[in-house]
Amino acid sequence: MYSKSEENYLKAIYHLESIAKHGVSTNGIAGEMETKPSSVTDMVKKLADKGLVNYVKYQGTTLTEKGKKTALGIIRKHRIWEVFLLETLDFQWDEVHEIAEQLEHIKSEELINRLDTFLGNPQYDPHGDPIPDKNGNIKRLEKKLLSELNKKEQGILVGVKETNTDFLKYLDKRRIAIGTPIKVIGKEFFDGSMIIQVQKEQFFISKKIAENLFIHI
Amino acid sequence: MYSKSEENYLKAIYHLESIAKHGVSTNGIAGEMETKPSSVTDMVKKLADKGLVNYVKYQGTTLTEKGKKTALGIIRKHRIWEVFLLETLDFQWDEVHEIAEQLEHIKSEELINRLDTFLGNPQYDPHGDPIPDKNGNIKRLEKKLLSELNKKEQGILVGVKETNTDFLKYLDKRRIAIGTPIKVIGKEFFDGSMIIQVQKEQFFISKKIAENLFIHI
DNA sequence: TTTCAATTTTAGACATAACTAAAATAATAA
DNA sequence: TTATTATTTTAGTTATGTCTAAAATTGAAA
Repeated sequence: MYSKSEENYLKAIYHLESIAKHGVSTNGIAGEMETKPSSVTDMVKKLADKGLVNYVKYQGTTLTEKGKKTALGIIRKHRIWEVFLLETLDFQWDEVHEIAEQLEHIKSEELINRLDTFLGNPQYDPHGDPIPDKNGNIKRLEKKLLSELNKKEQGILVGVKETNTDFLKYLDKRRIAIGTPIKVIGKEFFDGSMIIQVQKEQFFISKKIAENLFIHI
Repeated sequence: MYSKSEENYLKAIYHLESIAKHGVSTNGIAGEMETKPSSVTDMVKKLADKGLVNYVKYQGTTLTEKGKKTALGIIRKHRIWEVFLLETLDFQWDEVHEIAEQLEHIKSEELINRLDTFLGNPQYDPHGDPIPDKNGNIKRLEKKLLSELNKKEQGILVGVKETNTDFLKYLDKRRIAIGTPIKVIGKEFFDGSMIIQVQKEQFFISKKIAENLFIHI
């Protein structure tokens, strides 16, 4: 088994790799982990010894297959716990991340699989990110910001970017929640504002709102 | 906040104090923690610096009020998580302890309180031990082994001692579960066997069975 | 009351995972 | 191509929590 610290490094490297496809820099990892580059060098060597990353001095780091699978396992745990906190314990969107950061390091395959079953095998977490399955398979992410859609396009809400309380209350008021279908009725190119249809109602939303909603097409 | 290790020491000291009422020995803690006495001395000094225990060289250790409250907080978490694993995720009795050992160290008051609410504020864990409340108040434990009861006495099952699979299957077959009322109809002093009543049925059980069932009177 | 055994503490060492400061390497500009 | 800057690595230190071996203290038996 890997330490909490090792797991967090793997997660950070996975995250960086998914943004820029090539090997990730020591500085980059240090930024992501909020630590110093020298600490990263030490850790990355250790991960290389364990066969989790490919590391060549001054050349950057990439995950091996084993490292990738391990990272996806942790991400799976994180996202399933987030769903649990939100759906079962009624936490607010902005409270779940910190707790899930701790819960993702609990060692038990059985626990996470049972939790997954209990939650009905959710496919996406509250931020609209796909949840990897037991074998580390993860859905290609086809989510877009609502603001990127054009007139007549539609999809379902899979997540939010901003988790500010006022924003979440606004969504509640408008009856917009994860899973809600949303259709773009009209779009104003001058200011990016839109008319959208939610359930049977149509209403106006600003660009700012549209930029904070993730849609799955 | 306290480290996982500090929390485990507090739990161990609490446990030892509840068995023998006076101060606990360094060797005793070492036994409970499966570590060496020298490690215990180091840690106990640290806990004393933090005001969690009273420690006098060569004289043993006792929890301060603060230490006791902290220990009860951890025990509360442990027992609530055990209930969750058993009731919500359908784990077997013997699988929950190890996972709860990890979960009890998750830092979030809010999480444990919401979980408690979700579970309906359970008063006892699956072993029949009382769950402390938010303020660290814990019920006096009035549980006895079924084997200690006499003819005509009765109570409800609050826990089991043995968690062997065959034993648990036996209980299932007999429709005996946590919360089940049990009444002693007859008791044979020669071998300690009993006739008990469960729901509407009466049947024979051996001393060995009776010694593994905790009853709350 | 002295002696011996058990308990407990101290001293010194080790692993993990972090840090600072300095050295080495790579990338960029002149 | 050389000089300068940015990045990365190394070397040495620190804190936590453990360990072993040796010293100190306590308690029990002779």
